[in-house]
Amino acid sequence: VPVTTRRRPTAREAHAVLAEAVEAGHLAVVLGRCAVEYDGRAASSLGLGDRVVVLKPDGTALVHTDEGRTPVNWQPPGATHRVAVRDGCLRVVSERSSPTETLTVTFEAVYQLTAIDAADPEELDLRGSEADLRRRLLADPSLVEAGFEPQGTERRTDAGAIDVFGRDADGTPVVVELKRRRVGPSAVSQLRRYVDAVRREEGLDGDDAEGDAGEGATVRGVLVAPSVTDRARTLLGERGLEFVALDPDPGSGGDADPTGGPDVAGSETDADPV
Amino acid sequence: VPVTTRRRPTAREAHAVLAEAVEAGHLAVVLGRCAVEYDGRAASSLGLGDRVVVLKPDGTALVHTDEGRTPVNWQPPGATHRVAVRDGCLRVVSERSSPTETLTVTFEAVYQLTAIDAADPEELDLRGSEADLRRRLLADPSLVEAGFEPQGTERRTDAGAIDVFGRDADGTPVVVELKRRRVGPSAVSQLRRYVDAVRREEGLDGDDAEGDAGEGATVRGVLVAPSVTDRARTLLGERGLEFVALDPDPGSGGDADPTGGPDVAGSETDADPV
DNA sequence: AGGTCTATGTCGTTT
DNA sequence: AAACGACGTAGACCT
Repeated sequence: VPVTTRRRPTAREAHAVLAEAVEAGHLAVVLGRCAVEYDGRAASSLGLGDRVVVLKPDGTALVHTDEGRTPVNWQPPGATHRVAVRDGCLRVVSERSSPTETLTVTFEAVYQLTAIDAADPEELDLRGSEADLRRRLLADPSLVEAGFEPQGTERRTDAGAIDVFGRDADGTPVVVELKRRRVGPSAVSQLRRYVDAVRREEGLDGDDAEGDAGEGATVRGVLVAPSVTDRARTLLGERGLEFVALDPDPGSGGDADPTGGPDVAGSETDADPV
Repeated sequence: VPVTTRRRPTAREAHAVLAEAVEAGHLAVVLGRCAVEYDGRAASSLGLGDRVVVLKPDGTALVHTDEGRTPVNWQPPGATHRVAVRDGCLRVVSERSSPTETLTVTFEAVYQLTAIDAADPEELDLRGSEADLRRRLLADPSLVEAGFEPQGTERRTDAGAIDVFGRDADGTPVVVELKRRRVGPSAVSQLRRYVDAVRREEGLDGDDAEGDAGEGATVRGVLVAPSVTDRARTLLGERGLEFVALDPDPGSGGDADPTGGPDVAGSETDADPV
């Protein structure tokens, strides 16, 4: 794998090597002292500092300082990199459309410039995602509760797509929302939206989930996640929604409920345990 | 600014330079062919490929392929980098706690290794954020509607903090939720949560926002954003919530509504225009 | 191209 | 440390 490197190149030399790299579809890394301007969805200015600039052949541009996982400025894939010399300084302009955004990096000094024809044929194999949680649940629906029967995934409603839709042992519709990690209020709101939408579509009840949870609710909502915050648990209770502890990774616990059934979070109407 | 570079170093040489850089709190960039393992909140494996690895003095680790803005693997700030030679290969292990996460990068070949003592004293100046939208709105509350009086920001409720809380010309409480960009269903759910919480706290109505929007609603909810999706607009209408078009950037339009007042989205009960 | 949602999200702020 | 929400979120999948 050939690597082209220049130490402390002149602006002209840096321009030549970088322009060639961009043209050839190579990966470029520039170490230097630069200032950055951005204008697009928002706008930003950044004064001079030592930074790492990465230009990728897919149009990605990254400006990294010595701190933070997030680049201080960037351009997502799809941008076009242009290289120029301006007032004796190397300048990189990365532009994209829809939305129109411009990133301008002006180097006061280039410490080092490197270009490489990177080859990366491998795909990342990731475990523990929400998709894994769904697979686990569909493989053993009793993890939700005994008698639960999934009828489909990604069911479309007016309020969005439901992760898993099914029916309980009584034939009552059940909306299941999956989260790979501990959930807060927003997940409860999301579940509530879906349950409301299904109730409306099924033409069942208008809105009886207020207070009298359980018996009157003709559509159930179950949040499946490793755990839940206090506030979210309260919100679940207020809406008559339920929670089941489950982890995307089979080994990591999360199924600590010995009864195996969903808790009606915060509800006192728990007079009829399965 | 001194830069230390090694081209195609041996594993021993790479180890020496990289260990010294990590120890000294320098920024390191490694170009090489490597495989990556990650285990923590999730887990992943990645086969051999040409990549850019960045180690920052704050504990950040980044593994970038030739594609994408997001690193294929990473460690956020706070991790500890360890460098070793294993089976004649350079290996970097980046570990952190809470949560416990481990990133392991094993190099089959190191094309180039660079270390630099980066100095970056500048802060990013960002314009067009939600904070800017709030400032704009507080500077001229009539942008929401004539007679609107803000009474506070970040007001705490059982369901979270309200962006801007105030009262309209009639003295009716108004919950304002700000978004710097076009909003979808989740923003509507969020607003609804806050309005519900204020209604409960004010001890006003239990839940009259179903169907009979407007007249019975003793707490109003207004979503302020540049624009709204169709689905979100429908949801707003169903909940008796309102929308005001406003952009964080004064120049960029968004205040296209000639009437200047909030629309009750999707509502037909608009018989009493201000 | 736009809508909707997940993410090893990350990041800041507050409790 | 946990919780909560914003982010120029990015990225994937679908219409």
